[in-house]
Amino acid sequence: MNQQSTNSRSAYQQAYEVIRDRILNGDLPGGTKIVEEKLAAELGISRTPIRESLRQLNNEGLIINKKVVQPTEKDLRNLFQVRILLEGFSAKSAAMYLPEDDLKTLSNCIKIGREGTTEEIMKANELFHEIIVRASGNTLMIDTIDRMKSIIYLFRKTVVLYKRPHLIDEHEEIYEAIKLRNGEKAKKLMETHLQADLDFCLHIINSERND
Amino acid sequence: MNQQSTNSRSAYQQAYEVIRDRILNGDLPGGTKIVEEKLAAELGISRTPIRESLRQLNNEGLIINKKVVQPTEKDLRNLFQVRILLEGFSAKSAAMYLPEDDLKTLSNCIKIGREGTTEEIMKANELFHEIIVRASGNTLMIDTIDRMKSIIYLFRKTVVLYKRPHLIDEHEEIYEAIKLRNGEKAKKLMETHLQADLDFCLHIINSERND
DNA sequence: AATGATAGTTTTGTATACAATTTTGTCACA
DNA sequence: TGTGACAAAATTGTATACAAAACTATCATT
Repeated sequence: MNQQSTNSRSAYQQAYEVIRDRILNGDLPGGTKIVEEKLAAELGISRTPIRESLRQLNNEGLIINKKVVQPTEKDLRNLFQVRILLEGFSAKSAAMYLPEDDLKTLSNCIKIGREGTTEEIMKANELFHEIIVRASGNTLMIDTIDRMKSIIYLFRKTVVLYKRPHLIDEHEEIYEAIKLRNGEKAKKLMETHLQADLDFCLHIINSERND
Repeated sequence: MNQQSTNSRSAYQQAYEVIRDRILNGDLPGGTKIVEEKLAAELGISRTPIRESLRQLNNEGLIINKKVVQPTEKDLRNLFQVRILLEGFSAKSAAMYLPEDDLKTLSNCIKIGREGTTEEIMKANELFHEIIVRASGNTLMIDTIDRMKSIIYLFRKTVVLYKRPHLIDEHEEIYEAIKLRNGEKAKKLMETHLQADLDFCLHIINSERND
């Protein structure tokens, strides 16, 4: 159908994207043994590009020991701990440096969060965080958080984070603090916001466990 | 000579280690074009394992666009910014949780820092930070810092950080704060310590620039 | 001298073959 | 029933060949 999606990019890149998506959407669930030849046959390419894509996925932590990763509760805590540090700092930076345009966009994200469809809300919430992280002006920080997104996504699939009560209210508070250029407050609010996200995640996971 | 170093590990792993070391010790200086076949010939193996090792080095940021990375001053600042956040947190954790044995080891690092040979001092200083980072109990944090070490090393080569005045005194202050279980103080001291490291690095780099 | 077309060269991407290793299954024996 | 030895099968690691692409150099034309 779409030439772009099957032909133009290199086989390695295609393989990387397909396998990554399969892991993220649960098509390849956690713990699944990864077999090069099997994937090669499925994607209709040879093992060589498959191997390279697997090495990449290894580096990003989506594959460990030839198995699809199965992040634990501890992993989730660790991840949010790092996020709290990096995004807390970013929120402070945003209060100091975020240009007016981006403020507008933040405000719009909140609006969509209140009025949009499920799909739109998820996108807007992600964008909200992304804008703030970019305000850090630190590419290493941006990349580090990017790298963690896959694992977060893996949890979010089951948790449906966008439905958490007060989530948008908290975004709005953060936005207000940034708008008032109150860095310390923005940082604190971001920290509690992420902590609440984590607690919500953990709560859902643990209640699911007793089914 | 040493069978272990040439035979037992896989060709891919050998290649990874050799190329990585060559970059770190300046044998492959920043900006060098990386050519697969050339490396394969030099290491006496085929291109296949070379390619995989290069993908790995790409992921770690030591190779960018088939060239050896040449980190900028901005990169250095970014890196230390992240370190300050993560190691500051780690120092606080260490004050809360570090067991007595590790405290002893920290103290010993300081002793070596005062009395050891250059080589020993460098090792001891690295160990000092490593013990504290491990005290975070957060494997993601540990890995993230690990990943940054190569680039730091790349700078340290020219900067000879171990000779910075007060470095060991600052370590000692941090150690004392941890020993007294004063988390906030340990965190603050670690932050200023790393900031001083960064400033020293930048100073050296900029004075070298005017040669 | 500047441009740009084109042949030649280098380098990368992919497929394939085979060797080495790991895993799996089977069966004899205690 | 359990265990461990071994063969068979599956999987991974590495080398090699060739095709595709990116890069260089040369030279004709303006």
